[in-house]
Amino acid sequence: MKANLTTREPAMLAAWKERHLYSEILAADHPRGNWVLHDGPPYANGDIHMGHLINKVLKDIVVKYRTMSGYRCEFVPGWDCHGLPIESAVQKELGPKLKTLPPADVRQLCRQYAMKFVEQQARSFERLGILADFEHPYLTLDPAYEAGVLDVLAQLVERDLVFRQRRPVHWCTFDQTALAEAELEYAPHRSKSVFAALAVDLSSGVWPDRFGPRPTAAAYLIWTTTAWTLPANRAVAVGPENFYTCLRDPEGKRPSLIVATERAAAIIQIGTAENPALPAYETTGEPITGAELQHAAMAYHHPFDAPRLCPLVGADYVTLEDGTGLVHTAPGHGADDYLTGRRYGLEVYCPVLANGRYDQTVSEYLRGESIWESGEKILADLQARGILFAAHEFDHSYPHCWRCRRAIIFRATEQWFVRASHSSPLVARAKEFVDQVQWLPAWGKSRISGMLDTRPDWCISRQRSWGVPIPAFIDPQGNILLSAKSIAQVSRYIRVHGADSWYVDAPEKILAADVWTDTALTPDSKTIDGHTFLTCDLKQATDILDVWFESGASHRAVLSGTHPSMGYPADLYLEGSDQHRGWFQSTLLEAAGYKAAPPFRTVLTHGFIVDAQGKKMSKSAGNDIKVADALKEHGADVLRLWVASVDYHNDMPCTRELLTRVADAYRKIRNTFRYLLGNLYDFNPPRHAAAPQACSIDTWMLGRLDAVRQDTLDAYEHYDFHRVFKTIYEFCNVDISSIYAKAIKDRLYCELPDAPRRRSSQHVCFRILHTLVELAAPIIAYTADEAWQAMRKLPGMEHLPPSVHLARFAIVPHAMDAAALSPWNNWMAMVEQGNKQLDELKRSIGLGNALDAEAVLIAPADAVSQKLLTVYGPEIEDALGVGHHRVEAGEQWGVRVVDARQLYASCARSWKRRPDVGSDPEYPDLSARDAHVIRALKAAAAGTG
RNA sequence: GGGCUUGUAGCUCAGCUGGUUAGAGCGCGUCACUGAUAAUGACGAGGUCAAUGGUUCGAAUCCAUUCAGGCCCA
Repeated sequence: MKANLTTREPAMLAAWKERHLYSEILAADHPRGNWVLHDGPPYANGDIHMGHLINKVLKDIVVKYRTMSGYRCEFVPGWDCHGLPIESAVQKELGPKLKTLPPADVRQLCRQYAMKFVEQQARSFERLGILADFEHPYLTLDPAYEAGVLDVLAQLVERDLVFRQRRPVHWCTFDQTALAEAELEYAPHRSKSVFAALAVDLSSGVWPDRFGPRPTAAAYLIWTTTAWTLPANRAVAVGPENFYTCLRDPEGKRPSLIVATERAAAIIQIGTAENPALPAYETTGEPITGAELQHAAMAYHHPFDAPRLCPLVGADYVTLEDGTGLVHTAPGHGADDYLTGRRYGLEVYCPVLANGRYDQTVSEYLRGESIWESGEKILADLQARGILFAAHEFDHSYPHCWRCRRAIIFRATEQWFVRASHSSPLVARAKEFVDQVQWLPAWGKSRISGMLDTRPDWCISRQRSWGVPIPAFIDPQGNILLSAKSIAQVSRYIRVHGADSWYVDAPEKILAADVWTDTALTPDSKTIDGHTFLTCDLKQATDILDVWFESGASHRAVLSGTHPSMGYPADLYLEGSDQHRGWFQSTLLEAAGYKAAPPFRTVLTHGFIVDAQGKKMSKSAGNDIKVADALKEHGADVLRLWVASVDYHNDMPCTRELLTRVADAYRKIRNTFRYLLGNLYDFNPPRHAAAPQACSIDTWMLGRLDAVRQDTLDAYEHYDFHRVFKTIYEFCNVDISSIYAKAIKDRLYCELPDAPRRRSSQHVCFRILHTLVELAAPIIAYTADEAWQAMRKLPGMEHLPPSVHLARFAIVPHAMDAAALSPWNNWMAMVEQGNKQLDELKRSIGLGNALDAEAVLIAPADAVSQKLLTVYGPEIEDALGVGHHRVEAGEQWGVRVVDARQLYASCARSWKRRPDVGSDPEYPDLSARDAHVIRALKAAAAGTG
């Protein structure tokens, strides 16, 4: 059976589009009201990969299921269109021309670039059978969306949740911008690890007695992997609860070293390795705690600015895994350092410019020098001044810019922040929201809670041009205007003119006023109320918003903005589990700023794709599977079935072999549809509908069908799609193919067309088909619809909706009568027993055809058991596929299969060996039943002819 | 290094609050059928439940450690 999905699916897709199926679905009745999935926007860059595929297919399955359950589900796809990757790509294309273009022109090119990929990705998603409003997606570059983003910002500013501050942020010196945590990639990096001995000022503080006599010189030994931050050093941090030891040079020539006790042995070794000629350092005195060391309050001389004395401070993040237990602290170059600096009132000193070069405040030889190239000079300098203790190459994981892949630094700059650290009311509200949301899997809750507990303030500004501007104005004195009122005005303006207008229109036009009286932020970070700005004096600031802020505003910009018919909140957000850090959190924080209810009721996450070894799939590892290739080889429905076949809550395995296996499963299901349809060629469902007899295998089959429907719908309801797959697939393999199809062969082929037991089985085939096609439709969207079209062509079936995706799951309230089904447990065991015996006969005496065998069914001798077996006997005969059966009394239930070739003649029509073959003199080669059938057929033919 | 998380037959998955020889479907092997036929059926072989240690009369199931993965962060 060849599915030919590669050509069939595009044709079906064309038909769907032709009739505007998506709109048609929304226009139909929806007895259960709205149900809202809010699509998270993928980035409008590049071809879709397997990750996109999983995500969108899962969403599509949910939406199709909900739709068929009677809900109205708009599926509005979105795209994240702003941000660095697109801007970088455009810059790359432009090359040197970039500098000659005004920002508005660059933005125009970025827009074109983004739209190209929106279009491309939309077509790819469509091809996957995803039914969504691809003609009207939401785009973060849409003016209405941009205005919605600013509305959220205005709400946060209104509540004093936005502030400006100089502090270290992740900084890419190549792209010259701050980066969000979500924009970082950790990758292996080789750094110089440096041990530096910072000279203690022995005239300050008190030398701890327990270290032994005061030496003539001592030093705090620190360890760092970023030697270039040493000029910005402002303190050395110790762990208050760690123990510290004084190491001494036995000859007393070198300064004593203060290090963590736990690290002492390792450091002595390093010292010896560096200077094998000199005697090893020795431990003297007793250890003291970090707290005691702090208490001693001995300052030290700054490594690059000796007259400057810096303090020893305490910090709880000091570890003893490596290094010295004393941590070089540069508040301008590290997050922990910054916080420690705040606690001890240290200067946030950052001598590094945006381009990664030192400014004029450092030692002369470093000025203008790139921090990436200054290593050797710094080491040589430290060496010359006796500060360098040791230096080694050091391989570790280090953050890199997600775009240019270069290592990033921490650098203190003026940035806008949202108050989102642990003490913020925003986080408190966000955590209340977390409690009100259903997290699937449940651990998502602890994951996001943990993140909210430990997160820093949110740096929302970026020094780029492709994004939504932070609409701050600056007057000639450096006062900044950014208030809820002014943002609201800019939002109104941008909604009409687009964000590009920020870069070209005059402030007086944007603000629509000559004078603007409002709160002002002064250059020294003070707030003054009632400041009067002359709008003609103002200039627009150039920072844009973090793209995560933009997408985090989608609940506002889309649900209660561009698509008000969807409504707030969403019923479901469904994304990869990485979005606990990303979209879920940004959405939660923004909504917490001004909403009373959480933006989503349920958050469902999926894992990531891994290969056969469980390793992550990536282009660089070479184990990736391209969507386009897989689509070409297998078709969309096979890929959709793959998505449904694995447990997406965890990592999802995807290999060529697995796809081949799924393709097998697909063919089995498709073939089952075809087989069932094939049995219905002369069937008129309404006219021939026939309730099966209680003893018929049809009744058993309907019971199974009922159970399968319940299990499947329950699995859908719980988003357990692999359970849906498994239930349907096993139903096809076992119940239909192995049991039922075999059992009804004889009645289908040999009975009179209108014989009740034949029509009854056809009726059951029709019901199986109808149910199965509907149940499978959310997953194998194309194939199910194709089968549906064939069903509609059956007589009397014109009333079916024109597409299965317009159908509703039938509501069948009652389960089958269990009593009618219970004997079948017994019979199935008999069939299994019989099959083994048939196999044995096949091997021992070469009995190839079960129709040449007779089943002797054995029941206890009591009247009830005998009667039961007599009633069900013909059905068991069919289930075994043997030619004949007879009932015997015995000790217990059982079956004996015997070779019937010497017992009975074979019927030429049904191939069954039966005692009544030849009983009709007119048809000596037929069994009684077949003789009767042939006579009736002839009579009918004569009657009509 | 930290938070969350995963590890049951070749593959995808079941195994509830610990209790008989650990299950299913597929795949694989052998055979049959040729009236579901670029199909179908039957039978069969596959697992020391990642490893180690512990709790228990008894553990795939509870605890600890280790190993190998995944997401996020340092």
